Amino acid sequence: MKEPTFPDSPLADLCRERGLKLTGQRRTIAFVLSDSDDHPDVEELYRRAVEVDPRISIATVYRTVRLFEENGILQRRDFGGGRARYEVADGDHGDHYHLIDADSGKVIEFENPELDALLDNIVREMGYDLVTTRLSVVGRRKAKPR
Amino acid sequence: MKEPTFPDSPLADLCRERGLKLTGQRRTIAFVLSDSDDHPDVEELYRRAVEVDPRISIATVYRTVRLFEENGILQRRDFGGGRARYEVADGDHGDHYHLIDADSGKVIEFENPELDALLDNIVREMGYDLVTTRLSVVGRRKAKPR
DNA sequence: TTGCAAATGATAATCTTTCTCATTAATAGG
DNA sequence: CCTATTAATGAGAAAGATTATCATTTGCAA
Ligand SMILES: [Mn+2]
Ligand SMILES: [Mn+2]
Ligand SMILES: [Zn+2]
Ligand SMILES: [Zn+2]
Repeated sequence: MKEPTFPDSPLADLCRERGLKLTGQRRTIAFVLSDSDDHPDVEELYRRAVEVDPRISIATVYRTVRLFEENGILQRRDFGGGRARYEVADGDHGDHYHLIDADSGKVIEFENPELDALLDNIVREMGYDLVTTRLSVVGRRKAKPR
Repeated sequence: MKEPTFPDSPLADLCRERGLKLTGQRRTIAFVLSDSDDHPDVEELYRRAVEVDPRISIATVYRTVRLFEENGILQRRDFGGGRARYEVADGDHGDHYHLIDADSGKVIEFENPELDALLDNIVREMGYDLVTTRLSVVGRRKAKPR
């Protein structure tokens, strides 16, 4: 196989650590994901991956995001619109949440430890341990008061 | 048209109030929804509707939940699993949220004014007005300590 | 370097939801 | 009550996203 023109990404290393076979396609997709700081869907990932290495099919992108998600490497997000979107799982800093601009669709990330704690408490008081929080808020930019 | 064997439901009245044409099928679907206290998907609504009146097609159920949602009569929910689920919009009491049992899939509703207020504040401080909150938490029942 | 299990590419199948269009029914006005 | 108008419905086709199939290729352990 032809050698890639890019270095192994942090995600590629993670892939190896989990004992997943590191194919050329997976290395490419891992690179593209590490290089992204937004929330691409599969079509968009496919576009970015093909730029790096054309020997890739969309079926493999679907398979790979699923594999990475099952292994805790990726997080799947649902912002409505019918397609799943993906981002690298935050290993280090805590969960973050998403505010979606109602008019532009722009996704704005935020963290809030108070919210983390409150959700944890609510769920605990109901007799459960919190496994996953799925939260996104839609907002409309305020007219600046003058 | 044959007369229905059930009285007009609160949702049927709402339908009329909004100036929507009150067809037999809509009356049936409104009745079934008013009669439900869970979060059925379209297939399940269709099953329940057919029991009440077999002159109904699944296409009409899809059309009707969309219409009702656009008119603020129904709320669409996404608990994962690929199909939308629906419940009557709470006119009176505030928003509620959903805890999903990770093992059984059971949906448990809860309200929390502190959470309402916190989300509102977070969004406002980011310069937005809160439009919609999409929140569900997945939890696993705690082993009872002894 | 080889062998083999696992991954890939191409495309078919699946699943949910929406659309199309001929037929039917609700409602306003007489 | 009757009729006309217009919207709603039923059946099935179509669309859009994701998963499955299967022949071929490839990573990697021996
Ligand atoms: Mn969804
Ligand atoms: Mn409380
Ligand atoms: Zn994010
Ligand atoms: Zn609910």
